[in-house]
Amino acid sequence: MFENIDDALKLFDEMTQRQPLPSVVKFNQLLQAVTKMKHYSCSVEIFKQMNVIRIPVDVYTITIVINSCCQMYHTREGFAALGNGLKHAVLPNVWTFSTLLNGLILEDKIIKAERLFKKLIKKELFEPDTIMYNTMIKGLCKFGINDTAIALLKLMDERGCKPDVVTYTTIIDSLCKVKMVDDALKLFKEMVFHKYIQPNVVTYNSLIHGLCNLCRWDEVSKMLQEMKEEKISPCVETYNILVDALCKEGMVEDANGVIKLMIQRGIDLDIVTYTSLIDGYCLRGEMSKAREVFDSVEIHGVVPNIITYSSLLNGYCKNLKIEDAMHFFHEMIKKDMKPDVITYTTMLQGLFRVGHCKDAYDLFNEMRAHNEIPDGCTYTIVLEGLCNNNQVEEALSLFHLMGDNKLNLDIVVYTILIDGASKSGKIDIARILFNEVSVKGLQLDVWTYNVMISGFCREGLVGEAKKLFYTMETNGCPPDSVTCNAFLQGILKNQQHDFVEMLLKEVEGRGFTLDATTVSLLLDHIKARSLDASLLKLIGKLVPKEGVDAPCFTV
DNA sequence: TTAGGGTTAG
Repeated sequence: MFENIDDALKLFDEMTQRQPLPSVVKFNQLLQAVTKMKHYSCSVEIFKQMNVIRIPVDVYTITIVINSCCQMYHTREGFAALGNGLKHAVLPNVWTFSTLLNGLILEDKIIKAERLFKKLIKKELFEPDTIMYNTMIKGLCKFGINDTAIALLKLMDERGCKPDVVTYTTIIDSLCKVKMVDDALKLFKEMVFHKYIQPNVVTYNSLIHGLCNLCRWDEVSKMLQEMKEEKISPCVETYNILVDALCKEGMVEDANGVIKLMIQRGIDLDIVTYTSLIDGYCLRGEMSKAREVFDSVEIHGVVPNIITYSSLLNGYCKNLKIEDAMHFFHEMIKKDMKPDVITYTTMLQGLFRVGHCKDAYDLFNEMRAHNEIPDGCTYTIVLEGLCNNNQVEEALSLFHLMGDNKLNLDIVVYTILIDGASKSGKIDIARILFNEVSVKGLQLDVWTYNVMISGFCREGLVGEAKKLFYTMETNGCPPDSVTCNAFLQGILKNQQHDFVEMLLKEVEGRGFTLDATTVSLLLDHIKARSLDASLLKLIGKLVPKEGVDAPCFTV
């Protein structure tokens, strides 16, 4: 409708001068056009101006403005607009409240959304329609409350409000995101065969994404075939899901094959396509290829965003090219992109990896100065970075400085500190932290045990390690392959050969395998005759066999 | 003659 926002504002000015004034519909159309251009604050300004010069508004006007407020995460202002409408005798309807409900959900105010939804049902002002139910279901799904979402799906059906493809797709997608793809497929079948609702490309995208995440490639192929039979064309999102899945599996050539298909079929690559590809090359350590793609993005008329930059930074950091990472970090700032928590965390990890602790710590402070609040991941990386760079004391003091917040109650954080303390010879501190875990009401996990057992073995405290090993099962945390390998290595290094055979049988009984380090250590001890050669037969059985399932599908 | 909901990348 408009080339740019100025044209819209010019038209608004002109409309306000006309005698007689254009109808409210004309103003609503203008307001909606501005909103569709995502100039939400402009839309709100126009509405305020309309009020000042007393241009009449109706429920459409109010709903459009509420939507603008909600899209800016200012739902409170949306409610104010609702009040403003009431003052002018504009009665809200199911559209108005769906919009407000959506706003609350955008801001993660699920309790408030639920309360509003229940109030609306109770007051019986109007019966919620499919879209209002869908909005509420989306909110529940966003918080992983899938059971209630499914219950609401059943309820709406009972109350005579027909669910549609969006209702089902919302829940299917949510189930796929928590890897419950089989439940999602069940719901998909219910939708198609019992409710006779046709799936669309979005439904397929959600399922394909879920299947890709579980590496269920055969079923991905089947879904793509099914789409073809149903004459549902894959869209850019469908291709992007495949490109990303292939890149994450390291199959960048195949991802490029999909991209070639996209171009053949006239599908425009977008920034998501390029970002996945960059990430794929980074993952394989092919940084010059990643860089090549990055440089080509703008040539193709696509603008890199903060995620694209973060992917590239992550690639440079993981491949220990911190200078390059720094260069692009500064470049993105120069281009007026504000690094977010993930960007900072990526850089911090890179700096710690190459041992630039001071730079890392400065950046950590810089991030807080820019009001980017470190999350659990950031703290984990900083603590781990300090521990790995022989600064366990600093890590411990930061940990205590964090106080008794959620992070201090994170088993991952504890495990890092226990590992750090024991690796720097502070086994007593490690032991104290280990005991603190249960006191704080946290559940010890297998990784924590593994770290502590390795720590004890490193200090020659095989007795303590053994005691811990045998309490794992009863504490509801049975040893895994890593525990057994770590413990075996500890036993061998401490020349406690009597346990070796028993432990190998344990490995066999639990269906685990030996890792390369353990095998070579075992062989060394057999060569040195400190272990009996008769163990070789058992060891041979415990060496892992190769076998991979690679994706292969035709789009 | 105008308003609300579901899918992809760090």
